[in-house]
Amino acid sequence: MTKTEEQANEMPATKRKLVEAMIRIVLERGFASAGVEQICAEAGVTKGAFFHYFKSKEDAGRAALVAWGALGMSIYSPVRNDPSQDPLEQMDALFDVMIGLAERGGDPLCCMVGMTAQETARMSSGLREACDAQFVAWVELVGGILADAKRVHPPRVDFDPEEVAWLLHSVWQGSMLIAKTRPDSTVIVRNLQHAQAYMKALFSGRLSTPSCKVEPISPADC
Amino acid sequence: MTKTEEQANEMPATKRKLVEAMIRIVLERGFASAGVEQICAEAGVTKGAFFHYFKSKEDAGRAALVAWGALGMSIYSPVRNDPSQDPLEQMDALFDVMIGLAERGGDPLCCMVGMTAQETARMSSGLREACDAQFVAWVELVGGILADAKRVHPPRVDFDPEEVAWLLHSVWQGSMLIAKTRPDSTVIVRNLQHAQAYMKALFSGRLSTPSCKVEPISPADC
Amino acid sequence: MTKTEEQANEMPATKRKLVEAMIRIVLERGFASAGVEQICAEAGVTKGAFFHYFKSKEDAGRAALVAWGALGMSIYSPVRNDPSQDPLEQMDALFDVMIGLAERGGDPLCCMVGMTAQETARMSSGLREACDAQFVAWVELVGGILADAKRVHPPRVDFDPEEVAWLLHSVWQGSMLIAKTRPDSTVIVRNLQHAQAYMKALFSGRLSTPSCKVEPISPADC
Amino acid sequence: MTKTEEQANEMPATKRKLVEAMIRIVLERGFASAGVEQICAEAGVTKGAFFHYFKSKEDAGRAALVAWGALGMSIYSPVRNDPSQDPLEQMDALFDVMIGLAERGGDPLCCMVGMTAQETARMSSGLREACDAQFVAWVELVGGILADAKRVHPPRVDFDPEEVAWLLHSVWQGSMLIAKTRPDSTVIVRNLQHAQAYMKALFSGRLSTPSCKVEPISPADC
DNA sequence: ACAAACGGGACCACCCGTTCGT
DNA sequence: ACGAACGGGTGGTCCCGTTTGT
Repeated sequence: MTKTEEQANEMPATKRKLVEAMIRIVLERGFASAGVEQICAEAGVTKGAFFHYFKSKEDAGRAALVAWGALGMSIYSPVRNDPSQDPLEQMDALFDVMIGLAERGGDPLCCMVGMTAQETARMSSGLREACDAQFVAWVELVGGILADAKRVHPPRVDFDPEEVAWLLHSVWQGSMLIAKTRPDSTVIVRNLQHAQAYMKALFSGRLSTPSCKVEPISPADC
Repeated sequence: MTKTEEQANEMPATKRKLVEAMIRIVLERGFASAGVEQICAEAGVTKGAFFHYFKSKEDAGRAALVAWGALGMSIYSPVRNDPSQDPLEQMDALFDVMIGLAERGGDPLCCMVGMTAQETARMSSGLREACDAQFVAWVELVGGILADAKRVHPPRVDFDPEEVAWLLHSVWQGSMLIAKTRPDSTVIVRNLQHAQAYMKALFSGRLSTPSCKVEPISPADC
Repeated sequence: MTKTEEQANEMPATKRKLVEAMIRIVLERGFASAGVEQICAEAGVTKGAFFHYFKSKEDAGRAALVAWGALGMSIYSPVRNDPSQDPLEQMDALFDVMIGLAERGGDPLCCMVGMTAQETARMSSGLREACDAQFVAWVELVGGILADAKRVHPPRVDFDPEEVAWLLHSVWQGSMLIAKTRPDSTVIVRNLQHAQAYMKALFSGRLSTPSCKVEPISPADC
Repeated sequence: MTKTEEQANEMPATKRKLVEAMIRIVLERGFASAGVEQICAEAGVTKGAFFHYFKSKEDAGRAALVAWGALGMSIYSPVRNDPSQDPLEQMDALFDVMIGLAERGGDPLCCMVGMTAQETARMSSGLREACDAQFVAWVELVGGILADAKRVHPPRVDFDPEEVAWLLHSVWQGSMLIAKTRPDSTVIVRNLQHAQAYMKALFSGRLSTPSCKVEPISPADC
């Protein structure tokens, strides 16, 4: 159990309710339009509690970003947990997870970090850095897998693992952004498949058709 | 000259000043935090004028999105204007334009449509649709080039032009999003180069190393 | 044709449309909540026209009160037009007219003068006096009939015709006021029947049961 | 002590100051023209306090109507408190109270409920119902006395007590309305005397001259 | 640890009236 | 005679944060 998760678990119930409520409201209305009072109502507490645990709305936003990131890590990081696995299969598992999230019904998938970054990056260095930290965490996870993969499967086209991880995260964030305006929100899945195809092509040197979902790497391929 | 551009040019000076001021403020602070009063101050007019031309802040936002889109089109669409050109070269030109924008100094590049979409898509159907329309316009432009390119250069890997255009736009938007939090904002350029490499690989079937900038497809190249 | 009616007829079309629109909006929303712009929209003109004909909203309100009064007179005064008639029958005819108005379907009956008086009497002497003038006009009409009636039918209980006319007008206004809040708006009719019974009792000295509608005075009756 | 009165007494000081200030301002300027800021200034508190206690101006208006009604009841209802009294004498006491209010100096007497009903009945169902509730309370009080009176003094002319109570309230409201525009505001008193005479005539069958104030019913009287 | 009262300042929207043009 | 542009002020609402009291 990491430090961050411990923090999350150690949170008093009221504080956790506030953080979770803030995440819901920010996902729905954006950071600026998420009123403190509304967050408290959603959490079922009063402002007294809010300003007891957080010195400002921005402070609460930072805590919510950390909690959101921890939630994300609890979803993404299991793909790395089986060290016997081929790192490329770990990447496939990661794409499966992301596609699975995207195919869930309901409102189009979206990310609190991406939203908060867009809204507040230029106004609040605190929130900007909190967002960046979450981006970096994702990129380090994925960059690590890719670095491992490079060692196991020497790629045909050389690439910087971290750079590609940033690319993948950009596709991920950009897809969620665009899905928010689209009547059919299948863009995310299709974009992820293209990204997956690209990643595989980095290793194999050849591009397989991306539209056939979850195409495993075949021996001849690399 | 399209209808939209004409409208923009026909705008009374005060209205245009308001739209331009709104774009600046929204880019800086986001939609919700962009106060009407502040917009008016930036434009050098009074609130009376604002509510003479727009029935609400949202209405002004829609107008600003259209103006922003027109501005974008005036930058992007020239790449299509030389019909003698190879569509793949038009794509190269497009990437050059985007990379050029990204390499400009100052604040990291960002897009009013992407910002407004993130903030308001779930709260205001009017703004969501206005954003979507701008996304669609970009995708139609690029999708058109890609469709032409498919006719001229039968691709090794079949793809749907519009689908790839959405991918490219997602990379574009996602890169700008992530650049907002990054100390070094070179992510955009690198991501665009990867995207360009992917697109070329769709035609050639092979992946060239993406880091060599604006490298045209040639067999000897890698 | 009286002076006032002539004025109304001589009004330019635009001015008349404005006055009529103002009456409708004031009846619906009250004087303060009736926006000049809304009145213009209802009339199908712009503010330029409004402030061409009226120097202020209050000025327009005065004109609307005069027009409303003229409209009322065109409804009430015909009951006096047949000089051969017994004044008490004229009174009956007047009650018939009022009950007829009250029994009309749709929104509960209401009077622009009463509304404007309530809202503005303490704030604007101009509007207060304009309202008072309309009240006085009604009272003079009815007071005149009652004075005639006294001459023809010496009453058992002496009374001041004008005083009783004020009473009747108060019942009329008060009934319309109360009807505005009531789910069933039959109060007006019942109150008018009581008022009518009272008036007849002034002449006969005895009270007939008021609930039998429009019961003419007949010797056997009391 | 009823529930409502208790509520009024339990009000925190700030809230009560706001309600009382609102009553004063609404009586002076009407509901729409009574600004929240002005009400706060009159109460000596800030808008923060206002919107802490009331979710909207309309909500405050409803509270003010209830408080006004409670005030009225504290004036009217004592006339019923002596159960040994003849109900007709209770009615006389009621008329005395009303006439006493009307004869008070200063601005012409007026009623917040009547004013608010006129202005807002068509626009706000919440306020309409709050006004209606106050009308109904008055009518139930007076209707109760009249019903008792019918039992004790079988009337010559049968009548529905509640119906007559509505008539009396209409006279009361209509008189206050008309008094607002009149230079001499003695209308109210004269109208009340007529109303009192009518009520007595319902019991006695004969009409006494109404102008002699507070004339008790006595057999020899007519 | 939390709740309620409260402060004061912003928010967007709309107001009435003026100006200038045609 | 009328319309569009615009001015500046005020409208009600809601904001974030502080204080005070359990």
